[in-house]
Amino acid sequence: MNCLTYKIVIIHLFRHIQEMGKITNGREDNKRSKGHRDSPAIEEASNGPLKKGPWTSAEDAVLVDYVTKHGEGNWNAVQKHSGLSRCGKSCRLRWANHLRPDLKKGAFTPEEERRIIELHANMGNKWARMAAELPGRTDNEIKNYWNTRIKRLQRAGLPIYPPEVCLKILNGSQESQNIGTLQTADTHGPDLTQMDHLEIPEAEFKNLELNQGLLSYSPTVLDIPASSMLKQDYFSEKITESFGMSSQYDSHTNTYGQPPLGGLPGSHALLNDNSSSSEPSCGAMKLELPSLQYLDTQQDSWGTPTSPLLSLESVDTLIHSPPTEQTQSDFLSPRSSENYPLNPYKTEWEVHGDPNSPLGHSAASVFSHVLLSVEAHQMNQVRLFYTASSSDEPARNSQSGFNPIHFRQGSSNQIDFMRPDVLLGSGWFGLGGGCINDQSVRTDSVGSAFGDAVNSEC
DNA sequence: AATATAGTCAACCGCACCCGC
DNA sequence: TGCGGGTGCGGTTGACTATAT
Repeated sequence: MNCLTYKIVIIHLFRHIQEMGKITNGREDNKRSKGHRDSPAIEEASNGPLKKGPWTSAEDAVLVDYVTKHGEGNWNAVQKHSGLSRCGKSCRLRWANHLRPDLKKGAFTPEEERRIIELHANMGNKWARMAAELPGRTDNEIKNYWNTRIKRLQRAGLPIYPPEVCLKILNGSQESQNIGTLQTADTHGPDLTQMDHLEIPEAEFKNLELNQGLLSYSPTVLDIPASSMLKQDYFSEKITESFGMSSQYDSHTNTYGQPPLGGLPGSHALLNDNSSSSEPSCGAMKLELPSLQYLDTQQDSWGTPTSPLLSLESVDTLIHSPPTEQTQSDFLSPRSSENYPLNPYKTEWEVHGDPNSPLGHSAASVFSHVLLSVEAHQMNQVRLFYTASSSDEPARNSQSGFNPIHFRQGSSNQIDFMRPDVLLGSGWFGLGGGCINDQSVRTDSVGSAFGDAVNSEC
């Protein structure tokens, strides 16, 4: 037995003692004494019955002993050689999630919570990858934490990510996108396969100004009791508080000291603290409702019979409605989305309706606050800008089926801002987000409206 | 006090990938 | 090249506790 083995055994014994210490009133033990622990499910295997359900301490000990002797891996052999009536998968899971000596127990620290938000914004539901970034934490732990958090935020009508994170992502994405555009502009337009390799550098997040909302966002919001969050007044406070807007945002100008967003009522709504709740279409609260918010709560919560937001159904319609011309797969490999959740031209959520990709799940919520009503002439400007920014765009779009501007059914004067591809692909977020010094791009009203706010972050 | 609802956690399931044969 | 086993990952479920009504 080497030192590591001793360490593992000691740690396990320590945990075992801790576990036993909970016997009197511990929740752990209550759980263990109830339910299927006493009558675990049995599954027939080739060489005997396999047990399912919660693990007992004795089983843990057997598994720990086996792993200390033989090391990790070859999990199916555990059952054969140790006599443990558990399938390999179960053993692996138990080891990875509970018995590993390097596991960190207890609640997530604020720093870890912050990191999880960053990581999720960066890579989506890649729990294992996220766990790799958080030593001592398991993917299951992170997943559970995140799902709980999502539920809470959804119920509260809060966006999943703090605006800073959104902007950073979008900046990074658009910057790379524009680089790609520049590189290929005089040939055949942006190489979409190249875009698949676009990575959002992690350093992006390391440079985040933590005090600008992110740090305060997570713990503060997370600490809000669900019931309290349903109260709108408390809600409004928390939003400004959580996003750190009270100090950063002047509701009478705008976030960054720029003039108000003329001609685009409701834009930047998330940051708009001036959301007198009597404003049905521009109020920050309404615009912040995530797409996944239950529809029936919208009216109840906000007291307005109609919402400018896309309903779940309408989002689904957009997601599932067939491409007008060619399918997405015509121009993107299926693998691309896996490594590149933020591809503005592909967006996994568009295809699969994945509610959990950074710009999928959150797309609805993240972008909900920029759902704008745009007058017809403004729309023209958007389109003009778009075509002007890359002469190849229309041709490419017609080929790919990617429509830079999506209109809502029956609402011809509204851009579908719930769609990240619209925002990104059309250049809305890219106008200044990537710190591209293309001033010509920013001559339109949209550019000045959005670009200024975003650009000032650079 | 009883009931409903939300939150937490552990474990299972199905799928996809990798790798050796 | 195809196949099968092993493994990892993400989604989901179920049991239980905590809190609100």
